[in-house]
Amino acid sequence: MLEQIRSYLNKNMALTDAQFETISANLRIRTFSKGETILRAGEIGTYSFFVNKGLLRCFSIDEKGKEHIIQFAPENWWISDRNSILFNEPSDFFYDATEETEAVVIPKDFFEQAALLVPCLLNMNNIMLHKSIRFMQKRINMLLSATAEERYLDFIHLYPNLTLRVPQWMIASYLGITPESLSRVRKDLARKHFKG
Amino acid sequence: MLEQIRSYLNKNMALTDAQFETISANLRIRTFSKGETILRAGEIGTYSFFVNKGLLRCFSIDEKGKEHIIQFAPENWWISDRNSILFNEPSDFFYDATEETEAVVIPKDFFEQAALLVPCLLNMNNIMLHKSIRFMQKRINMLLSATAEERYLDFIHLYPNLTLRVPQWMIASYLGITPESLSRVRKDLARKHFKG
DNA sequence: CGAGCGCTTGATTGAGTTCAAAAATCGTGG
DNA sequence: CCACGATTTTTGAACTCAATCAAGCGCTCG
Repeated sequence: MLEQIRSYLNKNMALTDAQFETISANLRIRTFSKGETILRAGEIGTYSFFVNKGLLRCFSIDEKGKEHIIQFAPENWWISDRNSILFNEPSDFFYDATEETEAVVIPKDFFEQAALLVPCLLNMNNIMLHKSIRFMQKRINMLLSATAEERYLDFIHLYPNLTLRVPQWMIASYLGITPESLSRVRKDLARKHFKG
Repeated sequence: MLEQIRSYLNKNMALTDAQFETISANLRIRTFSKGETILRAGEIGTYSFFVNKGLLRCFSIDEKGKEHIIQFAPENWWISDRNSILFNEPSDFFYDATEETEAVVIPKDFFEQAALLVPCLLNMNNIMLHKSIRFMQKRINMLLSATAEERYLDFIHLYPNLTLRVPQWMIASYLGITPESLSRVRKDLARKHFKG
């Protein structure tokens, strides 16, 4: 069950069997059923998750009750409200399972503890934070500069397999447009002979 | 000249005179004249900056030559293309000095080196990364869910003193709208007796 | 003092929204 | 496995917010 996270870590650092054995003592697997809520805005997060199978999701809900999707986490992605966890603050976002999901539960202090044995895990953690920042910078840039169609094309490039797994209204929510608009964008692309 | 960064660090951790003395050996001050370019998209970054006085700025330029501002860094803010620095990749963004600016130059490996003497600087670095992530998550959420007016009100709340220091077209660029639209948003707010 | 830049204002256009309803798809229980 | 209800997607029409295009004003700085 932990093979996936192990091979993820191994892409960025070397980890012996013994080392992984030790640090993984603090890890456990949890499954979420489709639609299950993981964390509500206002609550304080205590765990991060690494998705083995399925799909988790982070979103906000505005005053009108409309959802705005901040992040999708399919297989081999991490997701967590790091701020809520680190600063012990109520989260601004909701987290739920969009599909039946199996995830590795990462305790609050996992990296600190594990780094006592395998110091370069700190560096690993650092790399993940940077990747997350790069990802969000790109997203901000897209939201500032690209049209709905460009953002959609970028989405299917970024998450090729999600395009079919996720309901269209969620993709629309991620892109910052209405489901109706996304439907029209897709129609236009089809007309232009685009194969999605 | 380094008092500012010292007091910034001291807000999050304890630092003795001797410790600061040692780690600051790697720091130097640099000034940028108004309009000076610091890093161009495509180049690889080598330094981060902590702004003592003035204003630095990170932005992209789209195919049509239009600027989109990702971040402002006024006094006591950090700015850097951490990804370019960490992964040795060409940057996606431009960095320049919007005002005459005095900044502390932070070398690539400053935190790693300094942490050898003051380990909790690693933690400090971690906190800064998290703050940056929180900041960007909020920005993404605003871009997904708020109107131009709401985003402008949020901006003047976030950067109260920038509102007057920065040309309006730059604020518009940060908000993701045109200068003309911002002008109209402000006119509307004035009509509604809003004191900006 | 004039050229250039930034801001405003007006008129027009356009991308995307809203509201409404039909069509397609999905899921669940019989 | 089918049928029925619910959800999702599509389509249409009217509308709205913000973009674009264009002109004019006011400052500042050379």
